[in-house]
Amino acid sequence: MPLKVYNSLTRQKEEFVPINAPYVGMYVCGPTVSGESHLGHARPYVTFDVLYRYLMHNGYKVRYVRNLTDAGHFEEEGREAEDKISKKAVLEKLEPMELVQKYTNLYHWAMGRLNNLPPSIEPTATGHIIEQIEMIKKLIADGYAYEVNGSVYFDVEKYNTDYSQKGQPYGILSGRVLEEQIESTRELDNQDEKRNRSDFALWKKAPPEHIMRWQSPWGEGFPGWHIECSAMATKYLGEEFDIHGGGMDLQFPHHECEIAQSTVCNHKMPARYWMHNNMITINGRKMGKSYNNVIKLSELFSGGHPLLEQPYHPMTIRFFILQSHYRGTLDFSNEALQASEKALKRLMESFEWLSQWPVPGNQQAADQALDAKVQKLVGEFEQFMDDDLNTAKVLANMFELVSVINSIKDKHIPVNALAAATVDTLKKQLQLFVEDIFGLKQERAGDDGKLDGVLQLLIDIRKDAKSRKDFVTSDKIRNELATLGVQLKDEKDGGVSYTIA
RNA sequence: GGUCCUGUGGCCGAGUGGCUAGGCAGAGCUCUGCAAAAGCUUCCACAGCGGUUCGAAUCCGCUCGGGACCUCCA
Repeated sequence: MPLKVYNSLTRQKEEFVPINAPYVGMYVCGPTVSGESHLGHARPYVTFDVLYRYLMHNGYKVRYVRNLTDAGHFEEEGREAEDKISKKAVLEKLEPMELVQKYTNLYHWAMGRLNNLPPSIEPTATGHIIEQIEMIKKLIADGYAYEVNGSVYFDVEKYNTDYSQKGQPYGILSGRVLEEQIESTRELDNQDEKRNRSDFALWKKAPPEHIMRWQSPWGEGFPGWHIECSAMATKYLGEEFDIHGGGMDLQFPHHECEIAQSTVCNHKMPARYWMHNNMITINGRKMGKSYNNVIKLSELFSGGHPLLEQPYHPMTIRFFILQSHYRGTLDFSNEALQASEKALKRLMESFEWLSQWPVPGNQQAADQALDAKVQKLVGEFEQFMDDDLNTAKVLANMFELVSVINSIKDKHIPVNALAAATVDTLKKQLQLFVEDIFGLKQERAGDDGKLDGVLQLLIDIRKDAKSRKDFVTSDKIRNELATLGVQLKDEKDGGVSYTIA
């Protein structure tokens, strides 16, 4: 069964066929590093990380490009003479690039903790000023951009008129009609330079106090909102590539503008498949600066935010995200996160036990019905992923397998119930999906072997105490360890295992 | 105002025209020195009102509610 993904452009699920298999080009809009990443940022990067991993699993050679916007977007175009980054730099008394570096480091740290693989290329806007200028020159030469007082704007109306005839009007991605847009575009100050209100900036003249500035054919200035993605995607993925991803809120205007710019320059729709993840909400409301309900990732990991009842491990966040489908909204709450935390723990413990359980010799399935059920559940992993990355359904199957695995462990199900081949498949596929594709990993503190030795000693002492019916001692060991976050678990066969919180 | 999405059990969340995902929580049981862990069983659903259909939570219409985008934003 081939992989199908939902294409925002066509509003339907489509079979994924790369332009130039086995190579796949994927561009995902990265963060603006003028501030710290928050929970909302986790969603696209986890979603597209899983897609990246799944594509590679399917044998594709993927070039995954995810940019860093370090040149700064405007708080409000033209209203303030500074962009976000330079303004904040003054406040924090940091050089702009120092600020950018700081937040880039924090972002990389958070991505690492979430176990997102680094992209193949992570280009920065400031590193591609020349490419952006070249692209703008081309747009002017082709008549789709015009210069006014050292700034350059894209002529949306001309584009729309010309390209509507080619079946690609402005707004094709988000389903907007330009004429209606013009009606409803909000009145912004200082727009008189534009020919039309729907035009957008490609290059802005830098006012004297603006720190980040570059020399251009139109004087000193800095690039506009959308051109960096077009320039960098073209440079690293070519004029036409396979997947362009990002959050739904970027669909308009950002991706729409990208399409317009790139199409004029390259005479091609830049990407074949446009994929958008939905938002994470808090109490039903989108997390965003304007709502003042932003929880930074560092706060989430440490528990340091008034909305948080406790810290949440990065793997819990990752699991939480994978428990829902990426195109639906996902509502945050402590209750939901705590549920995910427990569920993940159960999954990982069961998975870990299975990994260490040796595949039985050449046995046949004593319980054919169960054997068939296990094979079906495992077989559906790929099937569900192929249906627009339904990670939620894959996890549901995994939990059905968890109870089978735990039942074998507890000897509620005989060891010979499953055929050797089935056990082997189960182990391999779980390993593949849990770790390699979903990127979930068991993290244990102080895993240097010494701690394990110490704990084994305590477990042995407790076992001795129990055999002497010295429950005071045995309970003391159990309870004191519990206070330290080490949970002892008596197994059915008399063995003892432990988990570290 | 325009465009679009959405409303599932205590909570989070899948989902298909007929065969009641899954997780967490609750209840009971098994195991246990007691617990925990684990297993088994179990309660609780498809916003409301119409319509299409042999049959709809799933399709259509209306009503009510929630949200997103139109402005930097994942």
